[in-house]
Amino acid sequence: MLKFDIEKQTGLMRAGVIHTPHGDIKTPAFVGAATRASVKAITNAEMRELGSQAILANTYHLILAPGPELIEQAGGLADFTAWHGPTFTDSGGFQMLSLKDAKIDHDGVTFKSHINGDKIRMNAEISMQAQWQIGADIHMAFDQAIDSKDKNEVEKAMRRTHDWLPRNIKEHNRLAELAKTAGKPEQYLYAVVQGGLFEDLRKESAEFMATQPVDGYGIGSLYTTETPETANMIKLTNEILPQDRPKHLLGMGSEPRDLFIGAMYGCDTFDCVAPTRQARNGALYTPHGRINIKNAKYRTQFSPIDPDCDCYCCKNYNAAYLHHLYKVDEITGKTLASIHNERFVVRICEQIRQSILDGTFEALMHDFMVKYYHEQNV
RNA sequence: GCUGGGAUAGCGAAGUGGUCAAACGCAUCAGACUGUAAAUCUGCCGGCUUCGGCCUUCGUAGGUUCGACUCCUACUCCCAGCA
Repeated sequence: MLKFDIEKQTGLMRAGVIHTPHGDIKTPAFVGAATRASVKAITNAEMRELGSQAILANTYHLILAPGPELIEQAGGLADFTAWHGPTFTDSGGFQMLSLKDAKIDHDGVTFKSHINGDKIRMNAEISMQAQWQIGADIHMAFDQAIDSKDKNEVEKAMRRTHDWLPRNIKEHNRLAELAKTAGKPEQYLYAVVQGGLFEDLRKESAEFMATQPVDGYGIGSLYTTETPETANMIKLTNEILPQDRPKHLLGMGSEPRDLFIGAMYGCDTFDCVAPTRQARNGALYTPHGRINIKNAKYRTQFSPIDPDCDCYCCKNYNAAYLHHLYKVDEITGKTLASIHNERFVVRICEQIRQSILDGTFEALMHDFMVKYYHEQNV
């Protein structure tokens, strides 16, 4: 069983520590998205320096290249990437939603490789085997991600996810036995809750998942907290799931508020591609909202993006330089901006964690929301 | 000096009598970007606008025509070849 200590809990919200074979994760924490075993534009040394505690890679992408066998040969994801810290893998379930050429059936899914058109078959067993070879500390069960208003579709995806979970667990346990015999480090399994934005389905999914012998939970198929329903779904889900196990809010963090709302309702870890993707495209986070560094007004701003930010970018470079790098499309610009945004979300989580321990979360959240979104009611 | 080719919006470049404020590309300006097919996508891109249109443009000046970026004349400048 994955060791998870809760240091302080207030309602659903808590600060804790997840103990993985590759190190501890102090929660709440933002996990860097390293889809193809790399956080885009940032080295792992830089990730460590900016305070990132863990990274998350994607099983689908690593099956395509370089293949799970190769990562196993390299000694597993942590050694392969020279990250050496805690790692997660996503199951590939999200690609059923994000890839157009995904054909889903009762057993699993067939993808058409976006690289060469090859057929890629995935199901619970295949995902588990690949994840064990890749060797991240924490695996996601193979689920069906969905983003739909059609209740029938959402329910279908949920039923499939429920049907697949015992297969995930069985295969995971089989592989765990093999690993144990071989003297390899333990790896852990999170089940993924589905149900979209339908309260009854969410409840049903959470209740089902709560009874399952897994190490933690991923909360799936929620994509933004801009709508109150989403926040409510997180709350409702975590009220049902066992308190003593860690919860990961899958893929949510395109807006900083997602982290506050997620933490408030009991999520311990987060991952999202938004900070790095948006950085690459010139959108940078500041305490006063998002800015576009490519805007003409930054041409002559000889002060940092955010003078109060402690990231490598803000401590060393001014906005005018960053603006220039974007205008001439120099890769260093993307690196600096990615470091900045990644540090921004990591730091938010650090602040959230501290505020939970200090009992000042509400003040922190209120202050952030007012400054970032210029909202009075939060 | 002669011969031939050319001059179109910030740049490059289509258009060769009406459907042209003018394709397309780049640049500019702005917007978006959920478990990353994403260093990507979208919009704008002569001026004004009550968003329906109105006005001024295709080297310069004239002309032909109901109508010209498109045809004619002269001029200016570029490029190539010949002297």
